[in-house]
Amino acid sequence: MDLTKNFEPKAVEDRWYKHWVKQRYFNSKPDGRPAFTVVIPPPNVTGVLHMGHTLNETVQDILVRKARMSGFNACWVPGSDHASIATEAKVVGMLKEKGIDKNSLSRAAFLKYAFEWKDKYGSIIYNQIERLGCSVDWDRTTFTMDDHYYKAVIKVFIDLYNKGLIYRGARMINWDSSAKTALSDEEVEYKDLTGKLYHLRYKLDTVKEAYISIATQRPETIMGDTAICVNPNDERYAHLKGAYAFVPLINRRIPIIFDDYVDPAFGTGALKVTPAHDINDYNLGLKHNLEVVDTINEDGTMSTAAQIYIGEDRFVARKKIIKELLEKNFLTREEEYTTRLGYSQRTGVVVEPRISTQWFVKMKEMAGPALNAVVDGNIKIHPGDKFLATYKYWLENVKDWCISRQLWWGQQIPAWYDAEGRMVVAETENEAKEIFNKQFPPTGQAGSIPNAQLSQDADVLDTWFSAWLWPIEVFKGITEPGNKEANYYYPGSVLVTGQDIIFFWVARMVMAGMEYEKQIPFKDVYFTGMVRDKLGRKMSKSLGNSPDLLDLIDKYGADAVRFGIMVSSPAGNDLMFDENSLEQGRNFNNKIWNALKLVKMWEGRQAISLEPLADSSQLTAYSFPLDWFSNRLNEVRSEVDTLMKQFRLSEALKTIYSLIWDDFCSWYLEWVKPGFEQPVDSAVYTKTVSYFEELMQLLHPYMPFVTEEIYHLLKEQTDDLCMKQFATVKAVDKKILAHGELLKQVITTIRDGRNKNQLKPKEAIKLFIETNAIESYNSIVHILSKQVNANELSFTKEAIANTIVVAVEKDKFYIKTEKDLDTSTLKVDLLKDLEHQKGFLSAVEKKLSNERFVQNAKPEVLAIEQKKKADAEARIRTIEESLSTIS
RNA sequence: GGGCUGUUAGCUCAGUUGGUUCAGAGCAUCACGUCGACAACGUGAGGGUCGCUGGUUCGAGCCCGGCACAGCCCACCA
Repeated sequence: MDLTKNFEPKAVEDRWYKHWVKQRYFNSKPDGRPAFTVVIPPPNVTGVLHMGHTLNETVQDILVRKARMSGFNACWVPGSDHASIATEAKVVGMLKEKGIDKNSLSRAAFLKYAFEWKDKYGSIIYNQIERLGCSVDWDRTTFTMDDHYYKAVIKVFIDLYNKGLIYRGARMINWDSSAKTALSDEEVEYKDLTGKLYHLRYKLDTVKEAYISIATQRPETIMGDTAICVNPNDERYAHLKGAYAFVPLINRRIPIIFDDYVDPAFGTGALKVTPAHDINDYNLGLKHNLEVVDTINEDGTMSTAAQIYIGEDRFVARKKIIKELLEKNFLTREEEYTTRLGYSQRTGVVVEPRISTQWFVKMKEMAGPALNAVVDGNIKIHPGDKFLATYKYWLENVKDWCISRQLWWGQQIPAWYDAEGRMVVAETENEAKEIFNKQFPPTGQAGSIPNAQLSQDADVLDTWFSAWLWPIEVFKGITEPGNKEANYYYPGSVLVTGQDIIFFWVARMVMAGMEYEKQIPFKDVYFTGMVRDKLGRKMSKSLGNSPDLLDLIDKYGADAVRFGIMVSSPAGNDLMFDENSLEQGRNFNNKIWNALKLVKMWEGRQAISLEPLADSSQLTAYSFPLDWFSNRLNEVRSEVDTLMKQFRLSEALKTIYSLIWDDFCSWYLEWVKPGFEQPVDSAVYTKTVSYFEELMQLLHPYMPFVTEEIYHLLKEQTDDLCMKQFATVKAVDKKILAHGELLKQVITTIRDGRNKNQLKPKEAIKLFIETNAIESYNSIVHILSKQVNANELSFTKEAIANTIVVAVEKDKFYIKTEKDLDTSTLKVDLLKDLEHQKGFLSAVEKKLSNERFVQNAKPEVLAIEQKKKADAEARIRTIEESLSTIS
């Protein structure tokens, strides 16, 4: 078989993914095995996967594949979120490009366009998930607006309404003037920026030419002022009790009111009160029974109530008003001021506080169980301490959740109104009528058809009001409560998601889970960090620093992408994404590929001998590396299991990487490698192939394609790697492992000695070993001489003159060569080492002569120190002897 | 304003209940090397007072206090 020079991922990826899907390996049905359930955090249906998703999906796939290979019935549910605001904004934009105004369309016509859009672009993310190699059960793909899902959302709304946990009311909410919808508190992102504070003077009605000055950042809202408020203890303003002021430009007469809320030290100590456009003013207004004048329209332009600049955008109006205020001598001062502004998470526009009638969920009652689930440790958060406090704080201080959105794309709120505004909540119009008739019986006029006209609430529900049911309804746990699948798969095993949606989603899923399933939705939550670019900046479209996933996969291969993103992402830490690490992944692929090529070369050259090996010296030569690697493999497998259980996936990957590259390729293969065109012992060959298979299995969850490919190239297989069950980890023999480490150290030390003396690799040496433990070398002399290119190897009891001397622990190695030796560098090294050893020895001696140490330290620590002392003394003797042979 | 986290090699980060020569890994750097797995590579090497400062301890990268710097989250001060 001809193998290509390097691993070529493209064809391999496509072939294996198709095969896995065809074999239905990723499809899950309830059975006798324990379930391992993961629900994907559904990406926005019209979005593309960014690097954050890539990290997320990779982590999930690793966990799912590992579970699938460890006796679990793994079920990973894919899907997407309708993302009401984001998607509607995109569809509106698309229509605009076609010259269609959303307002000119009926609701039904708009939704038709939206679904077309969804059908067209919704598959992009699925394709990316597939290319990445994710082992999701495609038969279970769920969309948050699927029929059953839609019903579930409506059912939950009605249920919570009937329980009194949902209410409708007029409140100050966050308004997105671009999407023209309300937002929840969580959908507002605050940014610090420098603004200006304008000092304006308002004419008073007390004395002629008397003014009161206020400070504001938003002069365009003065037309909505309905009072000026000062602190009752502020003597400067005490004389204004009962006085009135006039709003500049429009001359409305407003009262001066007194309230502790005002900080006399801030600004001028006087506050303009605009109940329609500021949450604090709104509260003041409620308290003091002030009029509310709403001067801004839902699209952010000035309303007729503003009287001036009607129809102009509020920020344009601001500039013009400032100019006019200045001209008319109302603006007395401007100062720089740092402030925080709220922006809409979805559309990026500045959020307006606005009073409007919306639907809310009462959160306090549901927060309790959700809080306990985590505090009691039923749900474990990884990394724990970092997010536990955040989660707790939010739930303890949770505010009601505004769930209505003035959009069409989403689940339409099942509330029905008659012409007089009387309302009922029901699933269908017919049901609504029935309930309505019971609740509001017809007045009794004969023949009147009662309440024929009911119209449904035009608004839809917040996307997260559907997303919070995700772990339940993907198994139809809401629409068909207690069904077999829900019982089997719920609760999920682990939720993998970004820390940025801990409130939006995680906390609310726990609430929904406790409310509807009476148990937690998942046992572990693994928070991935944020993916940043090399310079530490957040990846974003506007910066153009977010690479395209499919481009990366084309360039490096899916396995390399998975490797690159995992190798640098410890749990919960942000990761600096750098294409270098993808290159490292690609190189790793090639390294494994080349190891395969080496092993394949041996396939046809196996020794025919029926005996394990005819030559007994060779038997010992090969039995050591076989034995050693088998133990090393088991050691690492157990380490990896531990690390993965702790969700330390990045470290587990590094451990496997080092096992394959260093222990397997650099040491083991070199140790068992036959000479040029020499046959390989068939026992060695068989073992090597089997180790290779085990390595591929261990790596498979991280790099599924290359491992599956190599697994099949190694030999004819009757199964596929992705379904191969892990054997139990065997106990390891620590002595053999230590012996292996010693051998590595001896080889490295001798090679270093050769290098330092400019010996070329080709130049053979004669090696003399001075040791008290000859027996420990018996099984490794063959390897040793091969690895350091020694054509003679013998033991000695005394120093050999004119040689390079190096030492490992108490053993000394004399390197004899034909070449003239320049011992000066060697001497310098030895002297340096001697000094270090002496310093070390005195430190140990000091420790040992400290009575309190000897008294208090644990016996094993004491023993270690004594051994350190003995070793150091022996080492010093060795160095001194060596020095004497040199000079 | 409140809270949380971090600071270890040039860069990105490990360091598992305080105790082996414990100061590590990968990348980057330097020297040498193309006999049949691999130059996208091999063999070696050099890099750090563990942010600063006190304390606890026989013993601190690890525990405690203070400080400096960086980042994140929360909060209605015009």
